[in-house]
Amino acid sequence: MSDDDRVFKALADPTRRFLLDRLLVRDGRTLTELESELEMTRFGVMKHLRVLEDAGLVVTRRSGREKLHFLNPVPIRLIHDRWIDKFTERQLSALADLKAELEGKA
Amino acid sequence: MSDDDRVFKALADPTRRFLLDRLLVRDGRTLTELESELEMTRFGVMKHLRVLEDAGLVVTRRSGREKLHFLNPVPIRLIHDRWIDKFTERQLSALADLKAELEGKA
DNA sequence: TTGACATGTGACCAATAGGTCACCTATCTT
DNA sequence: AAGATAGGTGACCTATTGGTCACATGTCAA
Repeated sequence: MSDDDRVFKALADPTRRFLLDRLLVRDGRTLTELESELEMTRFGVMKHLRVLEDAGLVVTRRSGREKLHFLNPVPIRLIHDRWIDKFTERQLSALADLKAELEGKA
Repeated sequence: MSDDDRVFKALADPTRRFLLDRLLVRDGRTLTELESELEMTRFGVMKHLRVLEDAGLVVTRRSGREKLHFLNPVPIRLIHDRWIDKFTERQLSALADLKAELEGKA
């Protein structure tokens, strides 16, 4: 599986997007803290965090018996730059075309 | 399932991203034409196009016995604006912090 | 009008993903 | 040392997903 694919797949699950959202507010959180905000056992959250880590969206650091989770925005930035931009640009040019068309008719 | 979720899930499959890519180059294509570029039966491609259509990423128009597929960049733009931006901005501010830190040490 | 063409539907199957659990190790605290 | 705390592993189950196929409908062209 490609890196891109891992990132897209990681983003496809709402629980994982929720986790990223929480880490965006404040990162360096532990598994236990993240678990407390979800209606799911610790094991489910662990699996999701693992997927995020494999995709490079989350990086971790051990501190004693705790594992701290940090956000890494780089992969999402790459996806954005080399994939999503193409589509949003297209929309802008479509708007420009529409504008030109309307002005031509006026 | 929320609209956002449909879009994220639709983007999670490489075949579907490939289809969007082809439509980005030139849209208004038929199922048969799109099928010819993939190592998959017509039925598989149909299912993928259906997912893209349900997510609003592709819109279609019938023309005789053909069904033409067009790209709709709006949903991806919305995702971008209200979700991805937050992460890429964070990266930029992290870079700014790093820059400030380096300059402070110099 | 008949045959070829383009698409559609529902059943079906295998693989993957989401989630839980029993059990385990490492670390902290007193 | 011992209980409590934080995290980890592998087996397991179920639902979802990706893909195919038999069959069917609508449309075009000779």
